[in-house]
Amino acid sequence: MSKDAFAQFAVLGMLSLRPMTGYEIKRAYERGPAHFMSMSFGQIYPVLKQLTAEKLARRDKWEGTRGSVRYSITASGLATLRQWLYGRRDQISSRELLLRLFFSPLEDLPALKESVEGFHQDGKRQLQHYRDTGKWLREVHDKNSRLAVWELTLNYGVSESKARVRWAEQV
Amino acid sequence: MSKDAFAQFAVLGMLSLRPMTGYEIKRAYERGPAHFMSMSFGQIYPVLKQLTAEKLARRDKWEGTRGSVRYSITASGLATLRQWLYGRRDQISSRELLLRLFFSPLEDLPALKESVEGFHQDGKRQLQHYRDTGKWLREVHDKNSRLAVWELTLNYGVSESKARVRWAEQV
DNA sequence: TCCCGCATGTAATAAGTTACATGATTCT
DNA sequence: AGAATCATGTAACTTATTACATGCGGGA
Repeated sequence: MSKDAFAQFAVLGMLSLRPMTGYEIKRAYERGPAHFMSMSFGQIYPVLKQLTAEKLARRDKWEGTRGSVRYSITASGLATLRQWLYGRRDQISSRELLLRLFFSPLEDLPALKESVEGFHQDGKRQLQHYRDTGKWLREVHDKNSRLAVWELTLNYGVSESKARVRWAEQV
Repeated sequence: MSKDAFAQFAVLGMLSLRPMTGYEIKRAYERGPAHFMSMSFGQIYPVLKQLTAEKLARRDKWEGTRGSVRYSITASGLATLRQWLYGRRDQISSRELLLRLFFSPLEDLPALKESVEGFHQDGKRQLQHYRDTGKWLREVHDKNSRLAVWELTLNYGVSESKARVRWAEQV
């Protein structure tokens, strides 16, 4: 699991739901979590090959209608996936958090509480940082005419952070 | 201005504020709009070279204390920048919109109204799409146990879109 | 028959980060 | 003397998208 780790987990996650072909994985992302994650064939097929080599997935005997190849997750793959899902790391991106939530079995969702809380804290910290920056700006660059635009763009960050914090609280 | 267009504008924008060295451009992004944009030396120096070749920027005679090289924007560069700032294109990313706002001279800010409104419309459309998807989800996958996680991740998109729409309205 | 959707896979390109090599100047 | 900061530049690598090549099977 040297490189391309994120893409590997994204594929592994789909295979954990049910055995799929590369084409189906692509479709699954398009019809499912398209708003925060997508994958192209250029990623999926090489990753499937790697996963097979690393024995985290295997080619099914089943040969579909038109030369399609279906893959399943192995026990070892499932273990690797679980490790990723519940492993703690700081500075987790929204994309990764969402993907974790998406693939976590319902009964194990509570194990992600820590991740969500970490995300929540990060968001709050970021928000505070924006407020501090804004304050500092107003003090130092008081007469600078570009201050207004500066604040405008800063507010975008504030809005986004607020949204994240609110969402995390709701979760 | 063939490729790497975005990075080129990002550098051109900084040069439009005042003549700068590559190092200063990096710092300016770090201390300024770091929350939505950053650039690495690996991007900046090659871009400065290209811009000079295309006569959009020029090396200043001025040679700084330790072999530092300062660049200025040319008239042609300023024109190119303006074209980018106020050119209309749909599906503008938040990053690009913010950068446009950031570099727009105050007196020309109203010219960006259209861009902001486009962004606003995109956000609202996205929000509506999320709502529709959610509705469809609840109808079709009624008994699917993963519905809850699905909705959770969808809500993140909703929150984010809402934040964008609110921000755009405020602007 | 011809087009569309299914299906796999590679190559080229783009955008960006990180690491490295190199060296001057200022501060402690 | 040594560390931090200033300063430029290249090479390697990562991540992801797009385009292309190829071909099967089902429906209008």
